[in-house]
Formats: sequence, C-alpha cells, structure tokens
Amino acid sequence: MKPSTKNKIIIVDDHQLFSQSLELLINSFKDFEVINRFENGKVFLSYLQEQPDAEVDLILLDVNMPVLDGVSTMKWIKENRPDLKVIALSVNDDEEIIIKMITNGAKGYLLKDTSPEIFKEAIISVIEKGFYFTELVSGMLVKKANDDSKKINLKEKEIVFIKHACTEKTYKEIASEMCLSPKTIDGYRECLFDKLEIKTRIGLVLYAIKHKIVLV
Amino acid sequence: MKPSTKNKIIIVDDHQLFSQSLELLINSFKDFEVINRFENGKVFLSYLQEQPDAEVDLILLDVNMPVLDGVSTMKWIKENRPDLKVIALSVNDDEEIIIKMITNGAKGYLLKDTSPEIFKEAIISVIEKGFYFTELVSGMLVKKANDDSKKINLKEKEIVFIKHACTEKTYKEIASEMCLSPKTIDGYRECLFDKLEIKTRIGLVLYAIKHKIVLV
DNA sequence: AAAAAAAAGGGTATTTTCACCCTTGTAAAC
DNA sequence: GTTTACAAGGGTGAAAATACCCTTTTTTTT
Repeated sequence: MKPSTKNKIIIVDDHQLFSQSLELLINSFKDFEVINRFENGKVFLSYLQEQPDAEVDLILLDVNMPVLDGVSTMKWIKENRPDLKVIALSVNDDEEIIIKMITNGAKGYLLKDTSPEIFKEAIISVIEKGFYFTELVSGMLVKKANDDSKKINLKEKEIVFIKHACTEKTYKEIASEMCLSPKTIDGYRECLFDKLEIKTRIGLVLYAIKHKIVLV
Repeated sequence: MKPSTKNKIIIVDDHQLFSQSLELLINSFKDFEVINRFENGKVFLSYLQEQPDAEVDLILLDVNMPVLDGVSTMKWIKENRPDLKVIALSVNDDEEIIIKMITNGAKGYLLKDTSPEIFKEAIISVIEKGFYFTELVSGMLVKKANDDSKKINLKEKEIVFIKHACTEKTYKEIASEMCLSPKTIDGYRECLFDKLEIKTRIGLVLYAIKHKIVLV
C-alpha cells in the first residue's frame, strides 16, 4: 500500500467521547485523516518534542483542558513551532480566551456547535489559505482594537489592595497588612474610584470579580 | 429487511460536531443505533408531543443548550414522560446542575470526557438496570444530603434586598426603591449578617456572587 | 385562645467610608 | 537644572454602614 496522500490531522481534546467521535467524522471526509489524538496539551507537546519531523497538516486544539490548557499549549507552539497550523475548538465564546488563542497564533477558532459542513470548510480553508475566521471572531478582533485604546492599567500594589478590599477587612486593617499608612490606602482607593469610574467599595468588588482580579 | 432489534437512542445536543460525531460512534456499537438527533430541548419536546408512541430506549441529553436547556427539558420529561430513560451529558461537573438533573429523573450523568468504554457501559447499565452513577455523582448526592441539613433559606424580599446590596446604591436608596423604611432595610441587613455569618456589606456581596444570587 | 415567630419600624451611638484639599521626598523627563 | 510625575502621608468633615437597644402589628403554631 502506497503512503496516504490525505491531509494529516491531530486532535488534542480531553473529552474522549468528542475526540473519538470527531475522528470518525473526519475520517469520513475523503481528503482527511486523523493520525493521532491526545488528551491534553502536555502529552501533545511531549509528542511534538519527540517527533519533531512528524508530518502534520492541521491541529485541532481544544481550549478547555486539564493539565495544560489550550492557551498555554498555543503559547508553546507560537514559541517553538510557529509553522504548525492550529484551529482552536471551544464550547464557549469567551472573548478573552478567543483573543488569547488568536494572538498566540491560532489560525481559526470554531465553536463546537459548528455544523460539520462549516467545520469541513474551515479545515480546508486553514490548510489551503492559512486561516479561517467566522464573523463572531472577526467582530471580537475589531472590538479588542477599540478596547485597547481605553485600557486601564493597574499597578501591582493597587492589585494587592483590591484583593484585600474584596474581603471583610476594614481599610485600617488592610493598611496594617500592607504596612502602609491608612492615608496611603485612602489614596489608592480614591485613585481607583476615579480610574474605574466607581463610587463605592462595592463597585470595586464588582469590578474585581468581573475582571477576574479576585476569584469567587 | 426485518425491523431492527437494536436499542434505539436519541441524542439531544446543540453541539453539532459532537452530536453528529457521537452518532457515528454509537452506530459503531453492535446493539445500538441513533434514530434521531435534536439540537435543543424545544425541538425535542415538540417531537415527543407529536410522536408520543415512538419507540425510544434511551435519550442522551446535553445539559448546556440554548433555547431550552437540559434542566428545563428534564423537568418536562419528569412531568409528562417519566417512563423515558435519560442520561445527562455535560462538560462540567457543576454540583448544582448535577443534583437538579438527577432530582428531575435523569438515570445517569456523564461528563463528556468519559471514555467510549465507560460510555458504552453506562448506556447498557441504564437500559438494563435502569441507572448508572459514577463515584463523582454518588459523592455529590451524599454531600447534598449533608448540606440540606444546614441549609439557609432566604426569603423573597431578602433576595431582592441582596440584589440591590450588590450595587453602588446606599441602603437609603435601596429602601426607597423597595418602598420600605430605611430601618426595615437595616433589619434585613442585620438578620442576613447573622444568618450568613458575615460582618460587612462586602461579605454579603461575596456571598451573593458565590451562590449565584447575582451574576457577574 | 395563648404563645411564638416574623415583619415592619424606631432611637442612638460608634465605626467606617468617602470627598476634598494639602505637604514632602524622590525619581524620571525635558 | 528645572519641571513633571508619583508614591506616601496628613487633616477635616460629611455621609454611610454597623451595632444594639427597643415597640407594634400581623401571622403562624400549638
């Protein structure tokens, strides 16, 4: 039997049901075949390091994985194997994650509720033209460009303060924990209220949670 | 050709890639076949109402769906078709959701990262024995039984108050919005601080967010 | 029908939060 | 070598939040 001329695809996804099922789907396409599946970023990167010359036309990379998630995996690929073509797969359209995957070099971002037809189209597009972006993703890239212009950047001490503010401690207690005068804390607070356009400590807590400065 | 004697399975899942791929996987099992797929609870329930006599051995029901989610769909099934056997499928192990699905009659709860072997085992178990629960799920049922004993139940007005407290409004403003005296609000606050074992409004906000009384 | 619990409101005092204005020392920019 | 920026800190006063005391009315339980 002569070597296959089909496009070689690798799936990296911890959802075994999905991963294995998706392989069946892809293998049912005429010009594509799945040559390998991995259950998280770590084992996939190990494979890449051991077999740097393996022929791979496309990687389907899940975003939400244990051990080494999609973003971290993508970062490694950007650093070490920018030649690889990756389509990110995810169930959610979390803006932050999408942006991270793309700025780290993903050539496409598909939601898992994509139809098999669009899916096939995306695979072909990435292999032939080098990219595939839906309107959803393009829209986010435009939105990001806007957001960037009015970005708020918090200093390290401010972030520490915010974390303390998201507890039941008083400002006085926070000051003593941070080894600063209560008046300095008062200054941090006023500055943040101004920058973040809020008026109360409650607003600060809500901001911190929304922007994942503190986790709940 | 004589009618199939295979077990008839229905998939309800909005993730088309997954849904279609899973069908391929199930059809590759000897004794099972997928007779229908639906992309959300609404279209599935419509089908059930139009074809009440359709033969179905098992339903694979995704939890996270648009239009009509898994929990709502499960509630309808409990009310109207408790004879149907359902395995809930989900990507996350959110305790609250798992409990809801099971108390509404799901016969099993599988994470989507289950291996195809376990998956097959679960399908067989539900069809033959009527249920299949992993240790994860059993553990949660035990934990729930414990939690129930020390459950805090919030009254409707308290919940309204908490939602207001999670904004930058003052108590005085909240009182006027709720058409109550500030003193009454003061009473709500004190009572909640006591019940929830907190000392400040910040604590109340954190509690509300953690328990999904308010969303961020 | 009496007792208990809950829901609404009041008084007073303390602590905390917030706003606004100001000083000093130090490091970076021009 | 000024100017600028900034981090740290101070004073004062008003508003908000919190604690702990209380009464009245209604509803629920027994």
